[in-house]
Amino acid sequence: MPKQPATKKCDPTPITLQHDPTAEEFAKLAWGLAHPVRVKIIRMLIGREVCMCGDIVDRIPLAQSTVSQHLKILKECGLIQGELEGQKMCYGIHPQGIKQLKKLIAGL
Amino acid sequence: MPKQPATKKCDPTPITLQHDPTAEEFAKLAWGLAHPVRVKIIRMLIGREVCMCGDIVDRIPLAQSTVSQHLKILKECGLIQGELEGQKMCYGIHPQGIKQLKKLIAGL
DNA sequence: ATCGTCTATCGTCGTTCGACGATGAAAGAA
DNA sequence: TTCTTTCATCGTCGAACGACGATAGACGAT
Repeated sequence: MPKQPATKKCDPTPITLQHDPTAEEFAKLAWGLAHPVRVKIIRMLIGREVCMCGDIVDRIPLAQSTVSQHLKILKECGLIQGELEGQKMCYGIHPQGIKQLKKLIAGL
Repeated sequence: MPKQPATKKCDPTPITLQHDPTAEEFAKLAWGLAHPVRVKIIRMLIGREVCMCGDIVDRIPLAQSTVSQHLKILKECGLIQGELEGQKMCYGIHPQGIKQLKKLIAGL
């Protein structure tokens, strides 16, 4: 997640809101897709190609720990969700997050 | 721009394309909006609130060099374009970039 | 109880981001 | 010419990213 703007500079009450929750949320969601691997993961999940974490790891030529990290980021962004399916982790799209992202982009 | 996945690991021909130009492009565009300040700038430009670089700088409580850097990133992502208007820089949306981003997001 | 599988997390390392001040280049004004 | 304005770029610095291997925890199978 990109850290917030850090308004250190003395801000002379600029015209725009300096704490724009919409911009923050927007950036957070966009951040989830700001890496090719995460784009691939999202598309996999949307296509329902896969679900189990292992399947994702198998299809991405990166270390398991790295993939797990990307999954964590996607979860934090609210784009995916995961639940324990037996002993394996089953990931899927977080519909609200995707919907919100589409809404924000479409509203540009 | 997030650097590409760096497929160092010996990739045993995974199922997914390891060089997915669409994912790269998608990530590049999303990266432009992965920071609250850049979201604000884009929205300013779309709303035609401003155009001149100075106007943008005035509305963002950050140093001029920092704003200029964000503008550079947005230009590199293909989301905005800038042309010299007299002695001032006039920024505006890059319609194709925005269109492409909307298309990719909508196609999720 | 022991082994193997499946994930998440930790620690590390190099690179990039994001912020700043300072400087530089270009063009109009004095 | 000499300021002043406007914007981009440079150099720096701390923090976060992105990658990895190693490890730990949970569970089923043997």
